[in-house]
Amino acid sequence: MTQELTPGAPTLEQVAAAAGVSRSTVSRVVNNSPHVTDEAMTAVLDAIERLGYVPNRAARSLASRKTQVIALVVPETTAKVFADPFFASVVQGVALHLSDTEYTLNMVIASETNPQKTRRYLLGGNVDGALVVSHHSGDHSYARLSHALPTVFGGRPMSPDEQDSYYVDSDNVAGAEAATRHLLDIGCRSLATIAGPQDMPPGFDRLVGWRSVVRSAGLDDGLVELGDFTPRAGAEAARRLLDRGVPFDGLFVANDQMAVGALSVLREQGLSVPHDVSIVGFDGDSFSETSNPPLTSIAQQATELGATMARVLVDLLQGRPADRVTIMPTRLIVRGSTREPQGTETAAD
Amino acid sequence: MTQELTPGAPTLEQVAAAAGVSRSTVSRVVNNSPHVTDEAMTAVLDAIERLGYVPNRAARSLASRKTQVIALVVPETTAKVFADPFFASVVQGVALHLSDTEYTLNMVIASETNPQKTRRYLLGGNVDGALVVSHHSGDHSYARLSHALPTVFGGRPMSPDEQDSYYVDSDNVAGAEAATRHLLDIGCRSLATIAGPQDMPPGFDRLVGWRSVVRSAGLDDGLVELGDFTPRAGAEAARRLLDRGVPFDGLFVANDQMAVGALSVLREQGLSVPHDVSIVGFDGDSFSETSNPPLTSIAQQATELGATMARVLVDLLQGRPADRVTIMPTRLIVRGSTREPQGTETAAD
DNA sequence: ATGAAAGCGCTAACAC
DNA sequence: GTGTTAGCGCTTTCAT
Repeated sequence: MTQELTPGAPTLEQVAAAAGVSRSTVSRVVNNSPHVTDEAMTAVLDAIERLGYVPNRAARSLASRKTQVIALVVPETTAKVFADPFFASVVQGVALHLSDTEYTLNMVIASETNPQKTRRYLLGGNVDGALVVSHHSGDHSYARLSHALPTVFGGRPMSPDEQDSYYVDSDNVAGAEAATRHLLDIGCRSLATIAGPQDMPPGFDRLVGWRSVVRSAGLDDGLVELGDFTPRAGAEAARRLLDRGVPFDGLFVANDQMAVGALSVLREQGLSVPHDVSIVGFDGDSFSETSNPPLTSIAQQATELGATMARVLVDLLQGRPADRVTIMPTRLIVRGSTREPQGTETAAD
Repeated sequence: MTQELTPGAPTLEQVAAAAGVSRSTVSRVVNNSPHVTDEAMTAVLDAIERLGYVPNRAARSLASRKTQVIALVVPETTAKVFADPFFASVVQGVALHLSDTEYTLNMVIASETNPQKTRRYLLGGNVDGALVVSHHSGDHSYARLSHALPTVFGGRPMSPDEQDSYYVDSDNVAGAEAATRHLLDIGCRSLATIAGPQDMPPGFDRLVGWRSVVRSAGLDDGLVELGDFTPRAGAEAARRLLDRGVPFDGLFVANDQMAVGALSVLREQGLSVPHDVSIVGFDGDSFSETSNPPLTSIAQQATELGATMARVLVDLLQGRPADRVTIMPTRLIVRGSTREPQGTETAAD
């Protein structure tokens, strides 16, 4: 009954006093322990409400040896391309999902010049788990992390020896196949592609998908140029493709940003899209929506991917079973950069 | 020299033992207290290095009554437009700046259906301060927050009674004026604008800037249509502008996303950009870079704005003097959507 | 089912 | 300059 003026936040002890129970009981109620009588529970809940009690995270964390914090690790180079809509959506998905849990989101920019700093921070007991998103890269330099800290990656690992980590990825191969099949379906007879860096899983997988369909169709799979996923790289790759002198009427580009760059080069060279060349991009982001013409694209469920990463990690942290690998489906969105199916021609051969 | 197998993280006490000093001394070293002899300091630093000691945040926070956590509050509706490159850059700036400080970034999605939840969290002693970014809106529903928690806003408040809060904003009026002057400079004689919502400071201020220059030039300032900053709204506004039947040769659009939408409508109606109509956007983001033609735009220093918000808050938290208001300059980036100056014509009048 | 007591790892007076 | 001593607010055995 200590009559105190408490300017700061009320403590568990004060709630206990107000409810006429011990601190232990209050703690039990706060932590949903089943071993509390309804009366005690009601009294405590009431006191909590009246006093506006909010548990002190630091104290709780110190005593329980859990932080209730999840780190979202963003490699610095990724941070520079933070404006990548796909990436932003993933972060959004993570944040939204976590806001429904007891976990707090701690965004960490991983300094590339001083990776130890990040490692120490993550391993220093500051967080309960980590989410690593490395944009388009397959950067699993934090792979070893997962042996010491529950970790879920966005995107599959590049090297097979990291296959034991948890990750969530889009079905890049299937997406690329769908894109390529669409080009075939609308009557394209000579296909080219602008692929991503081959040391990054999305770059690699999307090329695999394109190639697989092109070969199955008995077509030449040599019209390949690479780019680093930026609009500029897309433009340059398109120029190189054109310079080869081999005509093509269907182009699959590994992401929308490069597709936009390629689009402008094609037009600049007097080629009409989709009349002369049909283009399919990948991501289904704002770049594809606002380009002229709007891009037909393979949409990734970016927000859902982020939310799934968060869910998997939370499951892991709470001892629930979780899938090591989750593959998210993609879907084809047909817009103006691919022409209408040329039924007769296709039927003719 | 206590030979212990410590599976968990080493504690300050262990460092003290290893260095042959008291815990206080270790604490002083860790907290950069000047009252430590060089020898003691060296011994401690050495022990810390050897043991790989990392201070426990929870314990530190509990004892010091500081969390070293800064919340980045993102209203839910903003989260939906998370892919806005401007917004993403601001977040990036915040994160980058904070990674150089002792503060940790806690991203909070403010539920709009349950604002109390966020309030309680922020006021519950979980964070030392808050950064509120509400995208293009002037949403200072958290204004009252600043009386109880150090808070810095991104963007100026809409209502004058909130003028006592700390905020960082771009110079929207000056930016809009520069954009409009540029249109005049290249010889435009009839100006129109697609403005943003007038209940949002950026929407309001940019219209003010446009109007001020148009009037000074003795031109009609009636060609105004509003949009909500999305590409679609830009397209619709452009259509309404055209429907008025009043010809214009210069168009200022309050942001790049709307400008891209307007651009496509203009072309669709057979108007050539920049030959028939010159367009200037605002933001200088990826939308302006990858559109066709690329947009002349007023670039905001989004990353710097975010970094500045973080810096101001940290100053505030550390008792250093900080400016209540910081206005960031903008700059004109001339690209393909505005035509070359028509020197003779301009000189003629 | 509930309470008492012992810390979790650190900081912050206060002595020396 | 350095060590000693109390806690910070909570969880968690262990009794009862």
